[in-house]
Amino acid sequence: MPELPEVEVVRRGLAATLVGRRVDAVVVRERRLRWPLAADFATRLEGLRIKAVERRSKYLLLRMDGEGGLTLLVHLGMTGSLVVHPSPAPAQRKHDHVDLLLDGEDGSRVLRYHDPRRFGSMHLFSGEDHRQPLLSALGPEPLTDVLTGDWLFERTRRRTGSVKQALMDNALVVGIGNIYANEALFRAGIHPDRAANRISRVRYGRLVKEVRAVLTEAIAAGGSTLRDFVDARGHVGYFQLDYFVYGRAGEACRRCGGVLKLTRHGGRATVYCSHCQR
DNA sequence: CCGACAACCTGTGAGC
DNA sequence: TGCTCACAGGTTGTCG
Repeated sequence: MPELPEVEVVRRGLAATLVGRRVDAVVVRERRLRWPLAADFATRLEGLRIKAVERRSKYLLLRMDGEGGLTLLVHLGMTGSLVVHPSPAPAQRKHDHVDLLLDGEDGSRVLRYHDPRRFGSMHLFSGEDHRQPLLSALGPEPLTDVLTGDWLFERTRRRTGSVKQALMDNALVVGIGNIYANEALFRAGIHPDRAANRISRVRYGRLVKEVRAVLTEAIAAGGSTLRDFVDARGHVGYFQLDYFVYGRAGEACRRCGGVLKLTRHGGRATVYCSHCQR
């Protein structure tokens, strides 16, 4: 479950309950994730204490204590979830691939990784983040000051592809998946097919503003909406946000009443209003 | 360098 | 009820 707001909601839940706990044991039931789980995955983690839970793009980073400065890097893919259960954990379901058994003064816990499609991943690494191959090529975070309209404008001067594809390119800016790309473009009044190098500096400023707004609102709503989104306490997602376009092809535009259109960009569904978006 | 597309998997919902 | 098919949040790798 995927987009940045969902991952941020999970991060907050995990940080509140996991920091300070020690990994007593690791149970691996299925190593075949997006990349096979390393052979020494369990033994490297056991005995370490969780120092912090951070996020970079849609990756969660569990910082571990100890001289190695180990980090557990987790990506939830499309259908992954990380849920903290009381110990002993409830009966296993299909696709419960990894358990971290954690101690704690208020009782032990089980951090369980569940992922039907196995598009998610778990890696252990030490050293600086930018030396980790999965993190090294990532663009700036959309909710920091690094991302500005100027930043996007200057880096898209030679991009003839669509602005929607550019928005979803993690080397340009991270964390904007299909849902929020659709929404931000609508709110900024920009047609998703428009070439990235044919958008003015001013309009990129507007786009960045709307990207921030839609992501912030989704975080505040508790991680939006995805059908199978589950937060760190196992609460299921709710459909709290009303989308302007995502999932509404063929329905009426909330702004002008026209019929929303459906196309594809890179195999992903794009919904837009040809009247409100130019 | 850029962009389109397939691939990685399973589950779900629509349609017949 | 049961079958088949299209599609779903992300990311990587390949090919033109």
